[in-house]
Amino acid sequence: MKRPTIADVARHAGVSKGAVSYALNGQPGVSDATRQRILAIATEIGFSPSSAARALSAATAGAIGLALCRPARILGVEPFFMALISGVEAELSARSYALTLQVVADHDAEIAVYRRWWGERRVDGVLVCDLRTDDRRIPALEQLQLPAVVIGGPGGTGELASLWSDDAAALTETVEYLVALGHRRIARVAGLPDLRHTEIRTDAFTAVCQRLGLVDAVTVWSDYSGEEGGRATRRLLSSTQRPTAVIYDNDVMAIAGLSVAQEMGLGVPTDLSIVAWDDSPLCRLVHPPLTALGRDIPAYGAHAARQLLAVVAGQPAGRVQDETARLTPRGSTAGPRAR
Amino acid sequence: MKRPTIADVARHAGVSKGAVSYALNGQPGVSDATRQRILAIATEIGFSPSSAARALSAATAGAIGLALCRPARILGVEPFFMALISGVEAELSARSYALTLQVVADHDAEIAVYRRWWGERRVDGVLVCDLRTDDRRIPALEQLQLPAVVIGGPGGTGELASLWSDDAAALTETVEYLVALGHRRIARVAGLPDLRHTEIRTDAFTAVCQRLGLVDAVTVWSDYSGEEGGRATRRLLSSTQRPTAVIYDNDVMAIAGLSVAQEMGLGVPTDLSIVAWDDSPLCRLVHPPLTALGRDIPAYGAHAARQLLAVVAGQPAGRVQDETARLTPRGSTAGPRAR
DNA sequence: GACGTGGACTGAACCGGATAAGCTGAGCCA
DNA sequence: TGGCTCAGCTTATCCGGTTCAGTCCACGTC
Repeated sequence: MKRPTIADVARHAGVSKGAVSYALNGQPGVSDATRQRILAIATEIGFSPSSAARALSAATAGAIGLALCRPARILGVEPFFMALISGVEAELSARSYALTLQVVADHDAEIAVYRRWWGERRVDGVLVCDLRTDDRRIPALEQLQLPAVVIGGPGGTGELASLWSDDAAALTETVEYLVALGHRRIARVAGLPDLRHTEIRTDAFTAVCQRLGLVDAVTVWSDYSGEEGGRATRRLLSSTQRPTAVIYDNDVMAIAGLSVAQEMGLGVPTDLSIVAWDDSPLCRLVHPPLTALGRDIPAYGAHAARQLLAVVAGQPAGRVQDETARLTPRGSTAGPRAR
Repeated sequence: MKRPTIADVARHAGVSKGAVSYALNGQPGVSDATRQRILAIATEIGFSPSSAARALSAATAGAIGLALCRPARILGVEPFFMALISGVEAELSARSYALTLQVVADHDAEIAVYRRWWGERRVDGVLVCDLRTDDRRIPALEQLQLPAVVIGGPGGTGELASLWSDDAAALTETVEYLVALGHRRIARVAGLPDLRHTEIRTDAFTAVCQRLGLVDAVTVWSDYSGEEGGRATRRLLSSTQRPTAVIYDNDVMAIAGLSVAQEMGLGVPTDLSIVAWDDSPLCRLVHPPLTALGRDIPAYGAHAARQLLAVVAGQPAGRVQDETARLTPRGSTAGPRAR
């Protein structure tokens, strides 16, 4: 089956290639009658323009890139990325853009991928995830002048456009909620320490605990994996002054923490309250269901994609604030047992 | 920052575009000395060939496509796809191929995407997931003559290449294991009924239960989501002759089932044994850790990608059998309590 | 009736590579 | 010395779109 080209459409319609191009792209230069005729013929013979040819002449790839730099082990478990990708995709496919995905080992590899994509003109822009403190990808992208939207912040995004959510506010609200329930010894199992949003959450945690006079507040670091989350929980619960509530930086670690507590004979929420960040369906699967900080991740992805397309179209890079995560109380939080 | 083209390299090297092309692609036609000089200059000025131009003249896109047709809700939770994608990606990027991803609503939309990709020459081939019985995508792809590898089977893949795993054998082994532990009333919570592998597993389940004389064996259908898995479990455990062991078609439903059992006051594994299909880290997170049927999903994806690239290169479409899932016994299975 | 105007369309150049065909000079042999 | 071969290059064409500079013709105007 031969793929129809613009020349085939032109021949059928008895016009030149140029006329077909004008007609299909909604440009002036053809009469309405001719345009309709050309459009009808194009659909009839099943013509869709070669993305390569269009990319070559119009200097636009019709695709945006997403490089993920977490190891497969973690990538697979966390629902966050799949939810994000499905949102990105929904927005892109509505505008006939493709999504090019690449899994990379580290930031050096990721920068190399950006450089290659740029040279190959394979993508019109990129979405940057997992912003770190002093992120080397930012100056690299600025130098390439490759349109980009950083998912993360605020701060540390250089001159690039960014989309961020107020994690500090969400964390503060959570701590205040736990304190209102009567908790005084609150711990936090954080994600990778060099991620920007971990830093933001840590600062907010320190600040609100200080303000509320929670002297026993403690943050331990983990890597978002269940194993590490469980280990961290075991450490916390084995200490003499064990916390009565733990906030986890993702849902997977929270579920691991729940298992550890149950394994150690502690009741949830009677002996320990648990709050998960990232409210995925997983949080509702376990027993008790987890109180969680959630927001619409597919929408987040869609907004990021829309913003990136705007930047690609030449609009100035802005810093957009997305919705703040909301706390959904479920069965894993309650007041601490009087002791 | 201007992107270097092949003409820039040629100018720097003092040769023609053609010579540069020969040198970079390892073709004969240039001396070794000139080739080395051209290669050095190309790396020096950071040249990478425009994917569009290459696609246009070489009639190859340098990308393969993957359309996922599960709703975002399910897609996000199941670790399977992310693991698969990371494996596909590893294989593709090693050969400088890109992965183009698209999330679609249903098979009609998916076929439309294939048709568009084919017309746009955007991908050189596609990976097909979630094979159904009488899958309309198969004849559509055959008609387009778009290179494809179907992940699934055996059977129902038409003339297309396929990669499959012997689910029947894995299920049979699992049932035999449970029977050896002393179970006689075994239930199965299946995934979507029109998926080909669900059908294969169901047939195998029926066959082995008949062979072993398990008259109470029952299969209930679900949709892979935790909600449905939990609901199905609740139904099963509420029946007068409730099963002593349940096999779940994925890990998410198994975890939901575990929660339901615990919620209903049943001990796992004392009152109920649970086996999960798909052994993701989630299975080790919960308490007790789940006995699971697992295999190396990233490797599965990598094999599929390699096979697809072979088909794209013109090799005949084969039906390749991948490794069979292995049962990893953990804390969620034991002999039934004597009653 | 000459002239200007603008809508509708054509022809050709161009994007950046791959590649077939043509050219050139060195080396070899009769 | 002329003719032949062949490595090593250049030139030109093509892929399938977009776009710019024209061409042509109908129409209105003075």
